[in-house]
Amino acid sequence: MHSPAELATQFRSMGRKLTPQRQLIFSLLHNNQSHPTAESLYGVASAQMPGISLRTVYQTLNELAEMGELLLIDIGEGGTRFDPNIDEHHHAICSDCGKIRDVHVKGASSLKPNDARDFLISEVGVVFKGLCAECEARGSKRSPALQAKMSQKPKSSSK
Amino acid sequence: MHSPAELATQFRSMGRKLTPQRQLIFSLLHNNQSHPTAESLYGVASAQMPGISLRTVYQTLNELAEMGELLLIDIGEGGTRFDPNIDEHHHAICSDCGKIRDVHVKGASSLKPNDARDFLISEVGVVFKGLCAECEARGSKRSPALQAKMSQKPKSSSK
DNA sequence: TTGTTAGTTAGCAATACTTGCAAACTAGGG
DNA sequence: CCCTAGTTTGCAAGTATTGCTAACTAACAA
Repeated sequence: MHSPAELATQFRSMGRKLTPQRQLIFSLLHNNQSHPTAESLYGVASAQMPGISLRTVYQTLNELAEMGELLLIDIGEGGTRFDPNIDEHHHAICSDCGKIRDVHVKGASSLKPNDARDFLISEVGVVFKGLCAECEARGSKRSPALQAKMSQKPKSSSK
Repeated sequence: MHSPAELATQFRSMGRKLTPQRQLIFSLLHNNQSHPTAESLYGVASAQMPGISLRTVYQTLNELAEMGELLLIDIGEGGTRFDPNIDEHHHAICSDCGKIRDVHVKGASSLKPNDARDFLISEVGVVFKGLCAECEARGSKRSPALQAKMSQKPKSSSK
């Protein structure tokens, strides 16, 4: 994603206005590696600007996505995640804590389906699922019984 | 996914019952390459068994998924898709018609993140986005103006 | 065949996430 | 300082999915 200043210029040049709400969201996303959901961003935003509405957060995120300044990630659990990193990259998702990490994968862009030669590829995405270092370490300390109990009903945030 | 007969045995051996609803769903999924949503499966199921409830379809799909007989795919548009193909494979998604095709990718399983060496990989997924043969062909016949109009508001099935 | 009962189904309520809408508000230009 | 097009809010509505429970039934034994 571009810097808040650049986004400001870009917004204005499109006939859009630079509101305090948008400025706040730009700054919260800048260099943000947390792949936030709309809701979580709203949480942080509210702390700095009480009264800002969730609707506005969604709106601005969608605008940025339309402008190609954000990528949408759907991991099938909880809501859509927004990724301000628009360079080519892929994701590693921890199945325990749910954290998403941006990763780079050598050779990813040259992957091709063996079958489906007639498919015109415009984009290749690679997703690793597994355990992040923290959860791996923590997991090894857990009793097998506890591990079993915890994996019974993942009962994640929702969806 | 295993054959309806095998699933029947498997269900019974787990203390589960073999109801007509389940049998129907097993048969609808068998050799099904359409990556249906719960809703679409419900549509077909209803035709053959009026009165079957959407709730039951969800329930059975979830049971099969828990048993590892189905994979869940989330493409970020519309609801969760269910994939009865549980062999190692990947997906090509047409951004025009939304169809998902199972594909095989040479070398996919040996992909590694360059960074995040400390991530313990349990699964690698590759997703190609682009145009399927049909849409590509159809697209080339479309006027640029129409193409632009059509891509304005993809307004997919929902979400 | 019939009885028993644990597992299932149907259907509706409830939840989570996201968008539509309209009234009130305001950034940006004159 | 004024205008107006674009914004923000708050709430209602929509979609996808699950919780709950009364009625139902497959499976098994007598």
